[in-house]
Amino acid sequence: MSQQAYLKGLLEPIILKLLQEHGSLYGYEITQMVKTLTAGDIQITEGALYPLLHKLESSGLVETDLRTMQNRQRKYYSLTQDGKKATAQALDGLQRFVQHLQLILKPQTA
Amino acid sequence: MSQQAYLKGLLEPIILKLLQEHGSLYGYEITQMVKTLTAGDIQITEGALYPLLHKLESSGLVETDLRTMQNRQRKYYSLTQDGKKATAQALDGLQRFVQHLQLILKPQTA
DNA sequence: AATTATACCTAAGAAAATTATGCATCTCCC
DNA sequence: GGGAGATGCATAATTTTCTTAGGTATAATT
Repeated sequence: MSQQAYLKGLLEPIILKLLQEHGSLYGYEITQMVKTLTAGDIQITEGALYPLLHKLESSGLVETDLRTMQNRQRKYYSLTQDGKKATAQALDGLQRFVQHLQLILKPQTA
Repeated sequence: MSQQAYLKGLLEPIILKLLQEHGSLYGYEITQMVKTLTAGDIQITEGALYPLLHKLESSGLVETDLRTMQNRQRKYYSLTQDGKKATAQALDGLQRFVQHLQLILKPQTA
């Protein structure tokens, strides 16, 4: 079982968290950021990332603005007001989930 | 986003861990154990559990024996030798993954 | 006697990823 | 000047994995 398998379902809160933390990011930047943070262990594929970003945009949680830097077009994503609320909730839920997970993964007495 | 969504991909290592910890368990017992451990927050549905147990059995990671207790038939699952090795590896990987996840979820300087 | 809990199972569908592409620009190196 | 690799976006077919919704049967509770 690869590390990747565990990522299922967690991509969305991870992206929201990164946007919360950094203000605005573009897609490719997100993939590189996660890769760097996890020493290459976790890799967000573009085939998963872009459709998810589009979904978040169409549901109003993020908004985009296009910027051109040295002839490179980048689409920057940032949280909307709705997105900020949703992110806070999602991260609360995820933290609870991780605590439960740790509980299961620790040696048990029960 | 429900807590359940985060479970994707994690069911298998969780089951392996519980079997490692408890020796042998039957299906229904696993669902109740997780429910209790997480105060009802995480719920393993039978539609996900049984097919997964069957997959683990057919791939040789677990083996079963049927026992009848007060007219109740239970199918107990336990790790094979292969299963024990696979479990150790899976849990190593999962621990690494969770650490990476925590890294992403904590406030960042970079 | 009916409901809930225990205990197993499968099938259709949905969700969310992987894998495999495609396009375009820029930088580095030979 | 030409190729390789990085940057940057995107979509489509397929696969994996789960949810939802059923089905069967026995035991305990009300």
